[in-house]
Amino acid sequence: MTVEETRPRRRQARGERRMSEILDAAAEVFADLGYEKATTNAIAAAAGISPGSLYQFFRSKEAVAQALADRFTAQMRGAHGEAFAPADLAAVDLDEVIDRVVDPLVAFNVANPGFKALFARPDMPAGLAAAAAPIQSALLGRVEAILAVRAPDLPPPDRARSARVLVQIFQAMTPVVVAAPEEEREAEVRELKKVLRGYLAPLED
Amino acid sequence: MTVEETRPRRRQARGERRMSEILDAAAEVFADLGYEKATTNAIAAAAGISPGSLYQFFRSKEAVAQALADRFTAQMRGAHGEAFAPADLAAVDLDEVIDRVVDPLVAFNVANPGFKALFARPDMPAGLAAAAAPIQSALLGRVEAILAVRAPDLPPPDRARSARVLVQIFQAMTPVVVAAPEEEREAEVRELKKVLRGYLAPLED
DNA sequence: AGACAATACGAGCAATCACTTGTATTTGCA
DNA sequence: TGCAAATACAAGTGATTGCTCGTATTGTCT
Repeated sequence: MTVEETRPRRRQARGERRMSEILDAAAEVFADLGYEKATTNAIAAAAGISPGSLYQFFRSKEAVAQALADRFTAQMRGAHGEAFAPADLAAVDLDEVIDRVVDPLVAFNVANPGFKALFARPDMPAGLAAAAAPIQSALLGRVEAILAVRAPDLPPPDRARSARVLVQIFQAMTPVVVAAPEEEREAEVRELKKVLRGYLAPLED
Repeated sequence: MTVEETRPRRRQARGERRMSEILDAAAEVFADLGYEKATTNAIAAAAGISPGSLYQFFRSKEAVAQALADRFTAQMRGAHGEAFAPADLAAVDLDEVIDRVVDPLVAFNVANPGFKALFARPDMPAGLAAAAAPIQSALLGRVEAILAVRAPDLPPPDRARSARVLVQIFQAMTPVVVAAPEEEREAEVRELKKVLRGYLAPLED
């Protein structure tokens, strides 16, 4: 196993643009077909380049997905910032809390349909799941923090479990919300919120 | 396209046994790897036969999955019968209703881990999804019927939507329940029921 | 201008996989 | 018992796909 020193390329203007185009194309193709069924040749074609060119920028199909995951992660941070913006969580109405958290996260998923397609499918390589882990655990931590304020009497183990359940509900219902036609979407979001509130309300004193 | 008349085989003692063995093996392999990654050769090997022999009984990989789906459907009917056994739904406690419906369905999914692996994954051919449709719509219909009794004031369109949400919650949380270690399972089921009750309670008057 | 690296191409390689084929063995039945 | 169908085998086929290779073009620096 030779340790190949991959020193960074020099001319990056065209290259960086290409990489971004490739990721755009990959997001589309992955969203349409899922990770496994998306062929690297299809991604290259969607990006308007040859298969060989794709491999000038990414070492493998998995590397493309990995880079795309990183890009999603970065964008996701923005949505998280909005969703969990500082607020006096203890004082405000439960419905208000749910709105503030759910709305930005839903908006992100609607705006980035490729996101769930990449991360929510069971057919991606193990390494990719690791890329999603930071997002997942960040989300969990934030929800736990909210629970700690809103349901202070809940023992920490129960709190962790409840946070998991809440995140799970959200992630399970998101695909339906995203797939729903524009005019149905709000109603679906309302149902999602009803579920969350129904589970949360009894946890608060 | 020649209409090939596939007249039924004659000697079915050994054959039927083999088919059943193949389906057993397929259930295992599909559960482990998912539909796409499960190779027909692996299924044949797991059944202890040659690839050629597999194709003596099933025309294609999809046909194997189809037959397995049919077998699951038949078994599922039993679980449904238990879950939706006639009872004076109006009189009984909400928690009791949830227990009666959820417990047999959970038991079925725990006993047949291959079931969800086949039907809940997004990577199976379209034709297979059709095989799951009857189960799905039967389940939906039953839940709607319960809602009609327990929440008579709910307008039918809302009722349909609520049934969909309930089924979705169940299906989303089932994999976690199934994957949970034996000693954690009951706790996970309790959470599932909490979610369902939290959503259902406000629907009743 | 000359030179070198980055970018681009697309034919094609090697591996995988669903499925076939030719043949051998077993079984039910006359 | 003998025959035809059912069952069994495993090497092999064609199609697909991730990725490479040899080469040509474009851009940047001196």
